Amino acid sequence: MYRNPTLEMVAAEAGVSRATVSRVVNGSTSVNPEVITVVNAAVARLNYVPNRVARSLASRRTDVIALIVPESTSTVFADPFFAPVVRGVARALSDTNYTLNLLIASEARPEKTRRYLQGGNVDGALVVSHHAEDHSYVGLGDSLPIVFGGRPLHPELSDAYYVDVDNRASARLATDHLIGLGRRRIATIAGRQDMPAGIDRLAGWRESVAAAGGDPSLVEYGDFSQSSGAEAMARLLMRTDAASPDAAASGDPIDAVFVANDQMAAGAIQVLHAHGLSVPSDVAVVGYDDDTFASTLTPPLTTVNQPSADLGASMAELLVRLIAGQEAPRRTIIPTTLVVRASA
Amino acid sequence: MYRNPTLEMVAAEAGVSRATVSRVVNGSTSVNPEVITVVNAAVARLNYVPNRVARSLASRRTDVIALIVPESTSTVFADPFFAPVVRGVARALSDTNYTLNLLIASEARPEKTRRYLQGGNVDGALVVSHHAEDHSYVGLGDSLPIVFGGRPLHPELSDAYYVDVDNRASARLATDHLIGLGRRRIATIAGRQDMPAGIDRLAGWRESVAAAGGDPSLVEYGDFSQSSGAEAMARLLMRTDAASPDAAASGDPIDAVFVANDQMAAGAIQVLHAHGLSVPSDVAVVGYDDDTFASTLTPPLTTVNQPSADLGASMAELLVRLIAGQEAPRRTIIPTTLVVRASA
DNA sequence: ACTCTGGGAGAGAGCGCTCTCAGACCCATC
DNA sequence: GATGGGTCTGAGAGCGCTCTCTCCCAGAGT
Repeated sequence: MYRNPTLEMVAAEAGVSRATVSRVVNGSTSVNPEVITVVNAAVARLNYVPNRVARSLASRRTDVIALIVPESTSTVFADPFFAPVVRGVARALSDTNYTLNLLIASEARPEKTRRYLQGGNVDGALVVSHHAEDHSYVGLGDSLPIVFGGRPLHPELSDAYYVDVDNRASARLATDHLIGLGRRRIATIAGRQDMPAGIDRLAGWRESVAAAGGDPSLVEYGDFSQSSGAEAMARLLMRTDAASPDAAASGDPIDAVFVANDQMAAGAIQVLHAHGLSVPSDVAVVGYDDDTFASTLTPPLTTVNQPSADLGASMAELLVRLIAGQEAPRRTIIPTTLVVRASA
Repeated sequence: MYRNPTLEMVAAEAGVSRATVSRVVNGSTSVNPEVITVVNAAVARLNYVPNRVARSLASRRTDVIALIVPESTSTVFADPFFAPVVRGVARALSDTNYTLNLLIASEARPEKTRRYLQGGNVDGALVVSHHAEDHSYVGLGDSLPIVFGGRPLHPELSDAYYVDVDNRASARLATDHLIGLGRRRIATIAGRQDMPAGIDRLAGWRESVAAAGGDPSLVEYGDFSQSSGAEAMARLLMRTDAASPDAAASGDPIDAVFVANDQMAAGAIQVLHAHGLSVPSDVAVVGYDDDTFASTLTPPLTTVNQPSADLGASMAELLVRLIAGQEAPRRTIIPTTLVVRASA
């Protein structure tokens, strides 16, 4: 059987007490240098490694932070947003003693994850990619510190700690850019309205448009996929095409559109081109996410860049602070930037 | 502070002993049904969740399996091989009580990972994407069961448990297919020779070529990247081009090439086309991996398919068996198939 | 010579659970 | 009525560590 040496065995080997070995192993200063040498020799001889489980039980700390990812693994791994977040978390944690644990949350058996978290295996947890209808984490915050990536929508999580980009301000940034270009008929293709990203980006567009006296009805919805963006664009064109037999057609043609993510923007541009419209001279387009393909589109896409790695790092730093029992703000907002390319 | 209810508190609440509560919580059969009801009520009232750390310490089990991934996270997440392996592992584990832990192994501080593993946090570990020069896991197998994905190259790991595809047999499969097509001048573009995949695929090609009386010198090396495949192909063409002024040019032009992965095969095909050679009529090409893009190449690539999810599942099942103390074979080989498309 | 101080080491009580062992109790058997 | 055999429950000893408390023993101060 696998059986590792214990503190007690090291103590016997070194001829000191368990407590002294513990002090040496944990780097306490108040130990005689000669004793330190003797103990370290014994540790090396026995190839001793502290049992972290026992240490955790006694000290009520684990030095482990969980990063919870939903089981739909393929999605997560394919998600271009996720990898940099993980990297940011890992980067922020590498200077600390915390070990990072990606916890695959089985969606079929959420209690497995919950019990793991509540069972004292980790000092705190980071939750990303959290859907509105997900109740799994309600109440967990009473058992251990949790930091969400993205504002959690669930009403009972309204006092949760989270780090987010300011989707609303970013959307205003994008829309104001269009206004600054002299555009007046600015539409939007909004994303899913069960996710904060979808809701808040739409709200930001509304604010800017209202402030500029634009038409607040120029909204169509997609689900963040490229094809849904194309369909939404087609609907927008139909609504405002003067030549359209559609009775609902109204007003002047649109001259700009803010699209809630780059995938949908790519679809929208295809449709604009198919209708013989030029981007940006006929219709300016701004996307959101600054996906890797944004710069290779025709024309290169003007879009909002979110510093995902910084978001991950912020989440980690916030969690570490919470674990240490320090005060911290409930919400942290990471600034975004508008990357101006050719499409607007 | 965060402080959860304990067994003792539940016992007091239910008016029974700690041992009885433990029995109920762990589903022991020999408990009076009425007592079970009372205890469960107390558990619910206190919202009791067992402390897994304490349980681990007492029972010497954790019910956690680590899947170790190297820190170069971006690589891992981009790796099209990795996601299905994770999915296979998760699938195999979902029927068990084991929780899966993706452990991000800091390459700068390997002792962090080592201590985590040796410190009793997990019952066993899975290691994928293991490089030849990596010593991190030598000796760890004495502390806990470990299963490698892919044959570990390190000499001291020669008796490790591993699951692998038979790279050598797969390469023979691919090469024999080319021989069966009547090709006689069969070259290969080999991969990195510090990884089993690179070494064994080359060895398999050698065996088949030798058996068929082919030219064993028709080898060029790449590093698995597309550009390296293109460069290797260019070198092969130069060596065998009768019109080449290169004194080293020798023998008839090649009529087939087995490429050690699909990325390099894509590069090779580009070069062949650039030289005015047709695939497969002039040069037949077989790749390896069956990457998602293989079927969309021109022509669609004939390639070796490895069931990555099955590999992950096999690793998990093997590890579970080892943890249970059961006998198991040191090596498990997952069969591969040749997917015949248009390129050969 | 005396106490006082303080650094350095050991003793021992947990942390929350599991698991063996022994005891209590009930029923059947002789 | 005594004995045997089951079933269920409780007591208690760990698991390997941390951490407080106490003790010991210089060396300093008076």
